[in-house]
Amino acid sequence: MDYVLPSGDKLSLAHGATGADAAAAIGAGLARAALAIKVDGVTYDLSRELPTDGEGKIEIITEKSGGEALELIRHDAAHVFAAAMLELYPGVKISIGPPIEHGFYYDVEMPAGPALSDADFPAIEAKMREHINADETFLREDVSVGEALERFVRENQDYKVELIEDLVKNAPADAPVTSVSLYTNGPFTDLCRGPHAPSTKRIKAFKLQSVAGAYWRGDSDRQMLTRVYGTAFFSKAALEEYLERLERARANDHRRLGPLLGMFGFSETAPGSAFWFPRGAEVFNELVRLSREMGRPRGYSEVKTPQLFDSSLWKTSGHWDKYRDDMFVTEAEDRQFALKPMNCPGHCQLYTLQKHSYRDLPVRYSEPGLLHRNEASGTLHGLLRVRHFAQDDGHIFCTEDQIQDEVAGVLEFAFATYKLFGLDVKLELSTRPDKRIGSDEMWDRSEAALKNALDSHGLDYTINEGDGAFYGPKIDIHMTDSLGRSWQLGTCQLDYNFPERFGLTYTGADNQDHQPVMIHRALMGSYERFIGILLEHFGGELPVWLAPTQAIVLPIADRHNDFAQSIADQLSDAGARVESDDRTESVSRKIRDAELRKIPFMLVVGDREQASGEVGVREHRQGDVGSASVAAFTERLTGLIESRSLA
RNA sequence: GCCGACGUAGCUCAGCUGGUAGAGCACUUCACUCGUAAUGAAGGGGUCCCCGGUUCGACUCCGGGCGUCGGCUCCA
Repeated sequence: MDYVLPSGDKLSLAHGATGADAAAAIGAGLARAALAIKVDGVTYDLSRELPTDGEGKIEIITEKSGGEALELIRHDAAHVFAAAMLELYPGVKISIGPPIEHGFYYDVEMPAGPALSDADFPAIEAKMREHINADETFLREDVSVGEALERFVRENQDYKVELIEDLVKNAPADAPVTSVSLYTNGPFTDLCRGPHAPSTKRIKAFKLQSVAGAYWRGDSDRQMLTRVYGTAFFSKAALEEYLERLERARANDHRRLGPLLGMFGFSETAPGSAFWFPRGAEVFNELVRLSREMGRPRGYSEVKTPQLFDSSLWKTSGHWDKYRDDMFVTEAEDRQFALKPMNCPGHCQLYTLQKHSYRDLPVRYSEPGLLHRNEASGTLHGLLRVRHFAQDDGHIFCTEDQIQDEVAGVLEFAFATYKLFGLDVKLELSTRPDKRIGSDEMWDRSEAALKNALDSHGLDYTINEGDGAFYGPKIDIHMTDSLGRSWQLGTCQLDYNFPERFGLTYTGADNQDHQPVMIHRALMGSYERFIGILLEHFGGELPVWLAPTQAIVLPIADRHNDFAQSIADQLSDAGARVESDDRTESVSRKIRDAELRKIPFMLVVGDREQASGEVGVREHRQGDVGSASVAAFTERLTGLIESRSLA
């Protein structure tokens, strides 16, 4: 049959030819470099017979193919890891070991005895190296389900047995699963879909990185397995570069930057809750101010609602049933109260305290409310996952006709906000979860409305099945931290449930009561998480308007301290966050300290400046940019602040 | 919450097979008064996370808590 190469050239191969034959037919060098072959977008082992039923577009995968090639050897490395584990820990049960974005993992159940720790890595790596040096061929064979089951039952590999049984059970009726593929390298055989590189020798550099627990099948009600993460590359240099990049990313960790910039800290006396120092609190408030300024012209009015509510409110909202584990509950005078984990029930209650006409709608409430959520201890993570936080929260009460416009308005508001920070975001539509309130019909309507809003704006999004809030579906807005972990920031949730449960009404033009629809929305999400993400995004070099200290005056000698202070005062009066470094230290020292604190502007003042009334301006990372009059510099600084410039 | 690791001065970290602690930076004082990334010297500072246990004696060993870190589950 004729195949087509990426160049467009044709390649004729005999029936039954393999990927290796194809590579050899193209060239001897390529045959040596080949790892796998892609036919019509599907990757095959080199040893497999090429399919003859498609268009026949083929591409040989080599080291140079990038991610796909790395995926192959990382998957190979996972097999080599499992092989090493079986030899070193007899009785270990292996489950799954896929390649992932930057490496691979393998989940195993350790035999009774001491737990696996990273101290065991050197021995495992040594054993893995033996398999790699032995240049073991990956041999694929297709066997019947019965034969495979018999094999894994005999080997006591329960997880493999379960995987095969599920494969059979979940197969569509018109394509029943009767056989599965096994891959063998050296003494080790694994149930695996493939594909793999030709042999273990293609793994040129690898490293085991960490151990963690992971639930079998991601289900917290099932067995906790031991997961080992590792990675593999085509060269030692590439591996080292990757490890160095990880190390550098740590420098942008907000948990390191926050204390360095004098913004916040943590204490064991309040796990999962940040303590904000003055400069950090100012940055925080700057963002609250932003939210207010942007919300006002968009029709939001700020409200204030209580922290602590009687349990009856949470019973009405459904939190008592669906969310209680995450709430801090307390008692007084034989009544049960709970701290609010969300603002919505309070806003609903607020809504009911007044009578509403259709003429008032939409009503848009905002509140940077303080929330408490009793998050599981193991999930806390710096500012990105805390127990005490404030959201840039808002709730819109509107008629059904207004939904499209309101959701569009929320999206516009969100993108206008992110633009200020130059953030790239990822949208997700999260649909009905198992644990929910409300009828399926309500959920159908809500999901359709959100999907419609996204589609009509031509926005890209992925669907996150089952991840909606218990009261409604949501559009979630995600960003990644310095290590590439994804965090949810903004959200826009459509809700028919709370209005019904709280009996919300408005009087229509027909003088009858009608039920409004509610939209829950947060754009930055929580201020805490948003600040954490911003710090990592900017590597601590926040835009001038957000920098905890925007300028620092550096007197050259002690006799310039008063002059320096007067400049700091002038800038401070103009609305900037300024300090004066009057320590008895050398200028070099003051500059070094200010640079390390990533302060955008350093103003050096000595005899010359004192005589001329100027300041010597030094910009963070740029160095000396020449002198300027105090007035000119003040104008420049306040300009940057007021315009919220990204520069 | 679950799995693993870790927890020594404000910070970053040493501390040998159990004999009650040490460095650098920071801080204080003194001298120097300095022109674009660390001036020098002296000094202060620690219930070695907490509670039990073993021991003549525990920072060190054992048990239980708490917290942090990396994951899992969950989530803004």
